[in-house]
Amino acid sequence: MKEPDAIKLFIGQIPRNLEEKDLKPIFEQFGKIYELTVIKDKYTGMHKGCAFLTYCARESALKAQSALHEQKTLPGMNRPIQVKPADSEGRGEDRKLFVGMLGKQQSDEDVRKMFEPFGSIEECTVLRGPDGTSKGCAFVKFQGHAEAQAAINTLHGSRTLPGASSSLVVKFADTEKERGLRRMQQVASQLGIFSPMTLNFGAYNAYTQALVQQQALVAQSAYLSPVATVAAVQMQQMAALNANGIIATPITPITPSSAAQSPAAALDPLQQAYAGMQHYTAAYPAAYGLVGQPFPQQPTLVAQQHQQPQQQQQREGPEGCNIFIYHLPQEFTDSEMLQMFLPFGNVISAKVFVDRATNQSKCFGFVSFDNPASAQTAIQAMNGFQIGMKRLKVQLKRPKDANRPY
DNA sequence: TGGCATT
Repeated sequence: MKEPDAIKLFIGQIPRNLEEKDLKPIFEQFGKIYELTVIKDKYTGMHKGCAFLTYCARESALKAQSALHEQKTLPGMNRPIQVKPADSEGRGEDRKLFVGMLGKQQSDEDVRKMFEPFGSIEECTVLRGPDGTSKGCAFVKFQGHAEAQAAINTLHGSRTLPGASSSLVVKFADTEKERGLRRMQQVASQLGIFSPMTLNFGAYNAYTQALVQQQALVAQSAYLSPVATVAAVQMQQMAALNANGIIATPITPITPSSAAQSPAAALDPLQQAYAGMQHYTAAYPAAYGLVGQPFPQQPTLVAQQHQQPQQQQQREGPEGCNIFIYHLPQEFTDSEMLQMFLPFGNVISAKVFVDRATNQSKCFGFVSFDNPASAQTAIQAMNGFQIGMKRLKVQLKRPKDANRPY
């Protein structure tokens, strides 16, 4: 048997008349050979002048490499023999692990202790942000692929660390290629609110199309007044929602004054939406010329879409600014939920909770505003909002340590 | 009733 951390060597510059039996004596002096294969053409069977060699022991491979590589020239060859780890051994990618779902307080040492039982660790680093706080993930590089694989088999999903929200993730780290791809995707996602998946395959395609049109409208109306722009956007949003049957409740035209006079509890959810906006914008009356406008709107929407369209990091808002939304349609994505709550204020983040195993929405999510009034307005307007057969539940997000008795 | 990340 070979050791789990054995190295497969590539042997180059071998005379083509030497077969396995001829090569064996040359290499056996460094240790017991596990496997030695002359590389031959797949179709013609022609000897290609090189071989793969695996010793049972890793140490034998290292000895052979230092004794032979570029050190000796076999008869009939005009270049010295090559003895080095095969390309398949990689430069580390196949023995480097990405570890996710660590607790934020775990140190390099903690992680190392966890992985030590599986083999020799060459490198172990917890990823940290500029301020030194852990990103909750780490890289662990073993000496060999088999050790890394063993760690994955045993540790992945095996436990949930204190402070982590889900079970431990242990997988092979991204290759160079995958990293590039990931970077591209990140850039793409920052170019706009919509992902290609949403546009092409989203279940609410007509709805998302309407939203794209709305974005175009916002761009076109850069020369219009903010009030005209937000009013137009708002009308489009309502039209888009209604046209696609997302709202089962018929839209009842109401005036701001009638909405303001109605008791909120008795209102139809959509009316509540209007009432909520009315309530919110009441705080910004004459300064923006909103009094008497048919669709009063809060003035930050345009600023938000025009000045900071590309930053959408996930951040928790201050206390009282984060809301929990339940009974979302299965197909609802982050961006659709974002659009739904944009009218109520400056949305810092909108996140639909997705099951990692199935990649399916769990039908609930979080929206964070930059101020409590927006959160309250959104709750007032959207709690009980009917979508299909369900009504949204919209509440303030419970603090993380809520319901803990002590 | 989150913040799932790739030096």
